[in-house]
Amino acid sequence: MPAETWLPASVRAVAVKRKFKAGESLFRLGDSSEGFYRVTAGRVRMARIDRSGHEIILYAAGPGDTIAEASLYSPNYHCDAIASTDAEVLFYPKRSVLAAFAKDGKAAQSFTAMLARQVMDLRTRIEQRNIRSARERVRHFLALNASADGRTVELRGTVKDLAAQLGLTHEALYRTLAALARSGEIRRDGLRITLLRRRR
Amino acid sequence: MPAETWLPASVRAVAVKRKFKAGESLFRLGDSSEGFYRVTAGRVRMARIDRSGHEIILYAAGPGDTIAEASLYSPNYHCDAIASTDAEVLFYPKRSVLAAFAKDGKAAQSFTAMLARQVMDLRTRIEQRNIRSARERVRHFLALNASADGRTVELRGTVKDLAAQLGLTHEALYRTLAALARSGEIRRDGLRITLLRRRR
DNA sequence: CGAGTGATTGACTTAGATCAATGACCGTGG
DNA sequence: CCACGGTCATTGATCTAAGTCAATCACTCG
Repeated sequence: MPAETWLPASVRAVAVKRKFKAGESLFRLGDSSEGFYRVTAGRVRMARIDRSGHEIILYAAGPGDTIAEASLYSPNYHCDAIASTDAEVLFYPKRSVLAAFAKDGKAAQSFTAMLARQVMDLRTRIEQRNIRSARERVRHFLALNASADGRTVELRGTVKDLAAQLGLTHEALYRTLAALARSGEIRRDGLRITLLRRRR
Repeated sequence: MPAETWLPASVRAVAVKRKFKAGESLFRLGDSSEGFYRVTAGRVRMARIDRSGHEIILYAAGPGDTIAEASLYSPNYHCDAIASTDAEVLFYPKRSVLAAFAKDGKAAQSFTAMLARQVMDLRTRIEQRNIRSARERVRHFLALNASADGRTVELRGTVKDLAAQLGLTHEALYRTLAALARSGEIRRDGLRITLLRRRR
């Protein structure tokens, strides 16, 4: 969930703002890759069309998400990127980015470090999804996102967003949270959750 | 699912083989980071202990998986790595790896590229998990893993492995596969699945 | 002042998890 | 060569947690 800190300044400097209307494509499978993007508003989906003409979604990106980083090292895009809603993105031209990397080893390194951290993060997201029980899933999330003292979790974004991240319906999440509160395991004050004792 | 092609030769050259018995730790949270690992046999879990003493798993790695890549850019490890079974790993000393990167720009670049690809892959894995229906999930997988001609999928590993990857119980997967076959959507010959017509 | 969205809770249904059992294969140790 | 233990493949029966549908209330934004 990191943010602007991701991209080194020298790379951020070369960004170009672009806008797309819902349905427009940022690029298509096979297009020669011009660079990667960062979504600043709206939604962009990465997808491919299978043999029977059905679209299969590879990734649905929202504000803050970066897409097509791998295109930096590939001559063309490997899927379509289509604005699902009106969207605004920052475009990072491959040329300039690679030049920045070549010029500034630190920049390249911090880009790599960012990717490594992201891999970690994604892996634990998947690990989280391996937990079947909604309650345990929420516990996993809370334990992982507890502040330094391990007693509170500050939710960023809406509860619905969190539900999506956890792979639960928002109703299920509300209920689970309510149940945890009822059983005295947590206390909720809006977006701040306080962890109390733990079961067993 | 990539493999040996991941690591550039100059990096692979500095690997050291190590063995751990079930329960032993490769490193602990806070240890100064010496490098990253690649599991060649057995299972290694990355975990943290929460305030109530419960272990929370960040990632369960198996043969072929790489762990702690991010440690290359951090002075110490951010979680524990513990062998869940007797395990064999390749250890890539940070020093040597970074030296190899400095010496050989191509190596650094291909490491970065590998991470970028992995990020992509993990994202679509999560996207897959966002699909609730087992049947649709399997369809998503099949569509994504169809060979060039889009007609066949060759499973690597056991069906159970696939079930784990898809976040389904193996029973559920067997049933779903059987149902798809029954409805004429696919044909199964052991590990080879042939896609036939598509519904709707 | 509606319209649109988040937060929340209730009622109902079902897909998938669980528990179980069976047969086919190994590998291996005697 | 064979019996035994272990794992995968597969299918049946059952049960429940979580999804789905629905309604309410509180806000916020032009």
